[in-house]
Amino acid sequence: MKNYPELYLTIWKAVRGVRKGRVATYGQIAQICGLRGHARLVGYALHNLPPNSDIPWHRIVNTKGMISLRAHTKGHELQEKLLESEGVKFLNGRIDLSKYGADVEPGAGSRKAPGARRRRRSVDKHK
DNA sequence: ATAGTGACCGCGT
DNA sequence: AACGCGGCCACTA
Repeated sequence: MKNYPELYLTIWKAVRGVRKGRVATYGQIAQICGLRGHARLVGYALHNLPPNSDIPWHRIVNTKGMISLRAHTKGHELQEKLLESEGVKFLNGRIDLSKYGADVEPGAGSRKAPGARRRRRSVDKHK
């Protein structure tokens, strides 16, 4: 058993905070870990999940409310199964985030939180 | 030390 | 509405 990077532990801990019957997005988890906007790292960490972890990794989906794992894979199938067993319903392969989204952030239910404007780092490449 | 990859996100066309 | 592209960070060869 190798030692896992601390960042992974941090992320996994955050994932553990997601209550049953709820789902969180990669972005949300990233934000909790202080990695605001860097959801990829969350995905990376989850990809390296230890096999016998108690981490509810299946409660993590992308911002569209869909399973990010490659379809036709065991993981994808398993995730959907686990979520349904927790009461999370899939509508056309999609989860209603405004309904099942974890309250990791105030106003997370609203897609556009007024004032909660995140840093716009988009440089005007226009010129 | 450099390069490549990844269970993503947001914006532009 | 759907598709494509770039960007950011950490980890592995």
